[in-house]
Amino acid sequence: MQTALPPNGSRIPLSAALVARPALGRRAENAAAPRLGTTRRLGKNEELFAEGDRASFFYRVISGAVRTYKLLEDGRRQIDAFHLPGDILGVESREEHRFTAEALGEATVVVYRRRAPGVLAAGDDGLTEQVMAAVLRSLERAQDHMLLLGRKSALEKVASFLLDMGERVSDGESVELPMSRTDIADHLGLTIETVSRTLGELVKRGVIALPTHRRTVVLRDRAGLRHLGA
Amino acid sequence: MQTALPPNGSRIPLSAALVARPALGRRAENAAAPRLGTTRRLGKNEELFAEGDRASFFYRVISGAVRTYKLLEDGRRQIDAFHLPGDILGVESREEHRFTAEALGEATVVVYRRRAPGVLAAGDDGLTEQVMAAVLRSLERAQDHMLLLGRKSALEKVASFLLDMGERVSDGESVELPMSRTDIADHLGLTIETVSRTLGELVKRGVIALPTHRRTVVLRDRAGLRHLGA
DNA sequence: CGCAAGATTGAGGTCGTTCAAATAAAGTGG
DNA sequence: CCACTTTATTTGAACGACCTCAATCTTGCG
Repeated sequence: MQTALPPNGSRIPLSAALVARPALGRRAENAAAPRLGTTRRLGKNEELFAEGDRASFFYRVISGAVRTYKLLEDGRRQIDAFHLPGDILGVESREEHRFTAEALGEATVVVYRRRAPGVLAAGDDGLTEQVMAAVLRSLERAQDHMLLLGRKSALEKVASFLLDMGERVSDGESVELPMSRTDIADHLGLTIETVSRTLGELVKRGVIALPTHRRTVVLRDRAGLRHLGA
Repeated sequence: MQTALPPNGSRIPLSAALVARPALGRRAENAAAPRLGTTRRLGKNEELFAEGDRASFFYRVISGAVRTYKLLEDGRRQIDAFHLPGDILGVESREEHRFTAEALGEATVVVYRRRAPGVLAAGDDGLTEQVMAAVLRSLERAQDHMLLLGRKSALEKVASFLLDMGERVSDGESVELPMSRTDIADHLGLTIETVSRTLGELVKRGVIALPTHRRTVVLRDRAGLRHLGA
């Protein structure tokens, strides 16, 4: 039998998540937020809320991108989702947030005040339905991601991820990834080295290209990617 | 770089899911289901709905247990959740079910007719709130499970799983697992061999015991399990 | 232009898989 | 209730995909 050594993943020092707190848009003016919600600007790596925070609000991404993640005691991190413009995040059934949310780069979100203790009440201007739909989409994405995490190889994981991002940002051929290799690794259940090597492999196979700016990926052969992705 | 060999997991022959169709409770009488929902009885391994089926209904487990899963083209399977009595499953945002649901053994479910095209409308006898809460709990469980799949070792996975099942069925010390080793493996992203070996390791460490009936697990040291689980 | 952070590359190790076989449990029909 | 078959689970040996550790190379910035 194998030993109990914890495996893989980037170990996040359990207090390093709060370092970046840019001056711009520090405190949101969220006292008695009106129906439409207030806007909040976030700097690179700025925390929107943390695991254990009181879940008084939920959010919609307007610009930029947000990662949500959970940590293990020893710092291993699992990013469960990247939230892009239009996405709603932070809806909880209990009183506390169950994961941490941080901006990947500069980002803007709209803050909504949570309604009933358990869930939202009816009577909104369609916001309740939007929230329900958003939660369901999150669940669907989570289900797809469990399949990826539990049953796909590194090559399949990375290919699937690139296709997914390609669909979500859709800039034609080239995809501008808003996240680092570390973020990708912690989303796909891999290490940064494996992500890097796998991207290299995809380049070698000719299905993608990596320009000098490493955040950019050119999807040269989506069909080929799709074939590799599952 | 590694080769593109698909990894691990039980390969389900892509047509073997429909074999077991016991005579008892074959067709549900689900024409124009009234508000309260109709009851449907399921036999061992009987399918409740399949990926791609029209999502006209959703369900609540009354007795027994139901697994929901997704398949890859080559038959690799990921069970995203086991649904126990009280759990609601099969709520979708689109027209089709995105995964397959099967009874683990004999099971009973209540069938509810879906309302609005997108989501439920208000005005129910609290069912809408219950559905929202159920979807949120599914999402929370999915998030926890992504952490498990992406970042935990085999030992941690199995320990976490046993604790979780122990909380959900809560028969004091001994847990009667409703699922096979194959199901467990496909839920935890492992192989049956690794599940078996890991259970053996937990026995060797004295935190559990395995009676002759291998579906029963005695949790002898929950604190120890918890320590191993994360 | 020089530094720090991020990304890539290499060598070696390990956890979990794969393949194979043995053992145990659950049915089945007489 | 028992021989026999089928299915589930366990166990062993060897391999390999991905990780770990470490060094090098880029890229973005001040």
